[in-house]
Amino acid sequence: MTTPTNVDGEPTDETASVRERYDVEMAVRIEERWQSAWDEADVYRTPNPGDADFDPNRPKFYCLDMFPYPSGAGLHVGHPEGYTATDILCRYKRMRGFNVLHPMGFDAFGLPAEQYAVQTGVHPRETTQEAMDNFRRQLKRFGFSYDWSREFATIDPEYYRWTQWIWLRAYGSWFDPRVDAARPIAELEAGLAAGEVVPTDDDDEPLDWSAMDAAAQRRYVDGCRLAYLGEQTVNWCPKLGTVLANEEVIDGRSERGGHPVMRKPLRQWMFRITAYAQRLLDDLDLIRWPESTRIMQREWIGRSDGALVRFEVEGGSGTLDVFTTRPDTLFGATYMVVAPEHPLVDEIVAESGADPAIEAYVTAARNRADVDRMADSKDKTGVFTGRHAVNPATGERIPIWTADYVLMGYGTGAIMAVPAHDQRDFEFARAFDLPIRQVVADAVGDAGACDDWNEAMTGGGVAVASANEAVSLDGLATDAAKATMIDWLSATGRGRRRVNFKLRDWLFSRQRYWGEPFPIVFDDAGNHHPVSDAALPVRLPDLEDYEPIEADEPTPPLGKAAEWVRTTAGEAGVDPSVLPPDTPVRREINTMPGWAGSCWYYLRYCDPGNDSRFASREAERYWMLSDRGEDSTPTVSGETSFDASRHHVGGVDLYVGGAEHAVLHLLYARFWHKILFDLGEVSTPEPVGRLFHQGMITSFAFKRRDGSLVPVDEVRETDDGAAVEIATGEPVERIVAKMSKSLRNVINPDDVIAEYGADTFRLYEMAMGPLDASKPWNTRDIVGVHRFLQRAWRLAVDETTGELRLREDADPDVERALHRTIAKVGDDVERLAFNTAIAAMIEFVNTATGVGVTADQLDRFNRILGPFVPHFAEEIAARLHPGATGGRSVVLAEWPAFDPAMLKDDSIEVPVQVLGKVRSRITVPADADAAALEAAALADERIRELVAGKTIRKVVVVPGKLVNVVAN
RNA sequence: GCCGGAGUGGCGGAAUUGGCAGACGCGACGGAUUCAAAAUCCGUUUCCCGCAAGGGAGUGUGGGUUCGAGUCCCACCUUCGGUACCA
Repeated sequence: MTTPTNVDGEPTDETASVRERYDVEMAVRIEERWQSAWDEADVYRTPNPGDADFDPNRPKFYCLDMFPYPSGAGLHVGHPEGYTATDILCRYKRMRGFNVLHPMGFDAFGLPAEQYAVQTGVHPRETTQEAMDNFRRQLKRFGFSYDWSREFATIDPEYYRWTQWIWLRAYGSWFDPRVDAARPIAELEAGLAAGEVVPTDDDDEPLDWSAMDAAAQRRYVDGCRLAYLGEQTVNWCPKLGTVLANEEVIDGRSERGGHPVMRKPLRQWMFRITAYAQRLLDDLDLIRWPESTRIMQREWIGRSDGALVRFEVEGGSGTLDVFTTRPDTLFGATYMVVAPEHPLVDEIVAESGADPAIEAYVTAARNRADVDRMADSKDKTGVFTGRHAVNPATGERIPIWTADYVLMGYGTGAIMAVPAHDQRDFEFARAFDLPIRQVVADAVGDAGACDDWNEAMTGGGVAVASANEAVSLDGLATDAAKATMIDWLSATGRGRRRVNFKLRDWLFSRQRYWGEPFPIVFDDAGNHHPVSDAALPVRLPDLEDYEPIEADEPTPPLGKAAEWVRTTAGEAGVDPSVLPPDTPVRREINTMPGWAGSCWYYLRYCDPGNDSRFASREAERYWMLSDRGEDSTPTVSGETSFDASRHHVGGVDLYVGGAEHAVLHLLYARFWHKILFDLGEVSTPEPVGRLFHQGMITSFAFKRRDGSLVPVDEVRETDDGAAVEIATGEPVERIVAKMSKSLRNVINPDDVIAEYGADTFRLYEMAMGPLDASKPWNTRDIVGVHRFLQRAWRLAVDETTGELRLREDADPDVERALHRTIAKVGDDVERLAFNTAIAAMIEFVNTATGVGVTADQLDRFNRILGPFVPHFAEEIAARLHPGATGGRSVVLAEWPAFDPAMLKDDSIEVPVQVLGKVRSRITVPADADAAALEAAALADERIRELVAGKTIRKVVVVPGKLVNVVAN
């Protein structure tokens, strides 16, 4: 193919003459040589504060890659994209004198590994270990400058010990709204006992603490924990044998595997992430993250401002609360709807004489898989419950319906329906012939008949027909009408202002084997007790039968470890002050979800060997706390010794990974971090100060005329660039698609390295285009960057002798070009624009080719090349400084300086436009002022011809850039 | 539907702040070298008209602002992500 190879058989003069050529054999030899040399010299080990070789005078830079989930398939080309980018930046930062923390490890608990193990019948411990070994081998082959001494996997007991420890901190804390932060649960108990904290019920009504018995008090405190046991309707996936978080369910199917998911009430460990909703929202403004990701998190948290309105229900149960963002439309509420799961519905169904149609509808709605519920979301269904409520504004009797377009999980699970001003209510009212009453108009007196409307009027306007004896909204603009209505509701006890969030508490239990055990046990009364910190980790028992139990009832596989489950408080490590050691207990048999380990791994890297804390305070503080420059001072939530005027809110200086984690992982990690911050365990309110998403690497595929896709190996590309399907001879169109097995367009990194070497691979992925853009892999283009390395090699090395080819005296043009290149590459690396940095280096080599460079010039150029192609540059460095020890390594070198004066030319060529079109060019001194430029432009012969006989209206001069003559 | 990103030569892409559109690479074409080929080096390569000098058009489409728009504004089309009855 395009790879240069030596001729087989008898060596000829020709083959001998290119023995020192940079081809794949040479690349591989160089790469292996330097990788083992770096390994031996341990050059990438990063000292921590306190280490003998730690230099506290250097600034720090913590650069993190999203650690991989080691699948059996090995690394795909998307992994090294982000990893190469951070590697270049880290190498650059080291050369600029930073202490750089750049770690790597593995996220190894979780469903995919376990599913794979179940399929193959090999224990997940083994498959995971194998996959990690393979990933590590592949990663090392790229020559990334990770400090491998910091490597760990989330399945290491010494790691998940601290995952459990952090969970215990959440278990042992509550969220105090008075300080808007987490506090130890002991402070809640003390506050309750002293009467400083008043307990409240579900409706925020105060309770009498002293009147509660011990069990009730315990229940109350347990209900306040940040990690708590909650009865929830969960997503149960019988096929996977586990419950799933809402985020893991897509269109009613499991994200992994696409299996159907059912709704089922279950008692499970939850995280009170909702307590942090506002802070998670607010602090998004303080971090340098992609706007798209911050928007997605904002939408996920989903704050909406409105009111809680209380409706009297006729007969029986008293009241029905609804949440609405449009309290100004209360006069237009002509009916109510409750979710099929709403308690009021249960009550009605239980009554004798209830319409059997109600129960039929509710049963059907509840059992309906979410898939179906989505599918016909267009058609509204529902049934009248037979009950009525009273509209508190109009005093009218309005019917209460139940319908599945109202969701139990949001707000109160009940709504007031205002069909004139809400599209969903409008459609429902039309379907069931319910009254529609307009209460908002474009202008006063503008109200017309809404009978002939095709859709609801959902925007703002002026309130109309909205008055009773006590309050009138008529004539008020929507915002004012909302405020007036809320005031009236509050004053009369009919409602109040209310902020509601879409975000729900995080379901944290899984009925699977391959995850972290919870450090908690239950006594015979069913009360839970924590395992003491000193007894951690609670090790995952080594089950031989780890298969999930496919059943309609959740049955965690850990239940099979009977001896492990049934134990005593003392055996389990419960503190004797909590439970006497001989108390029989059973362990929690659910495990934590795959997200757990990735919620805090960036903290462990700060000090991965520490066995007395998740990381020493000193190490955590050094790597996570960043001084800010002259930036504006942000406000920071929570109670803290953190100094917002001095420090950035985020710890990790740069975190690079795919946008697919924009919400889940990145929101969970922020939440855990904030708990730890509130408890004084970490130094910053946010885990990550700057986030960057690398784009997806796609591939080419082909499309038939009918739109169907054709695998790449069933297509032949013709010389004129067209493509035909081999089987039919029909022309097909080349398109960009995700890499997939079915299209057979998946690129294996090992193959590419075997053909070109790791340096070429690295360089190609960085040259493809902007780091954050999705871009297609084009095998044909790789040769371009490989040829660049060959030219660069040839610039430095004589291919026949292997001797360096160096000039004695520097060529001034080459010297100037070198300064420009150093400046441009440094600038581009800082802003992660590696593609243009590479273009600049190619230009330099093209400029210098045929002219030659001095040893000093080669040395400087080689140093800017180093971060991109470290093996290549190390080889050149070694040849430039033969016999030199360590100190001349390109890894440890300083980034070369440039002289700003060398970036400017003495004279420049400036385009001259007439009416915005370039008509001529003039050569002027670089510092020519506007007057000189104008004079030179107007003196230009071609310009004089063109403006002859015309009036010069204006001359626009941009010094150094252009001249535009406006003449007509 | 809603939110966000992107549409530039045959292809990947460049143009950092409103100032020379197409850097750099691939491919293609031509030349040098070679017995020949590979490799390498040099050159051409947005499109149209023209022998040339030169002229015209041109950054998804249509409008606008400006001396000047790939870049800013309005409307729309295509495409890729995200999201989906959230009251």
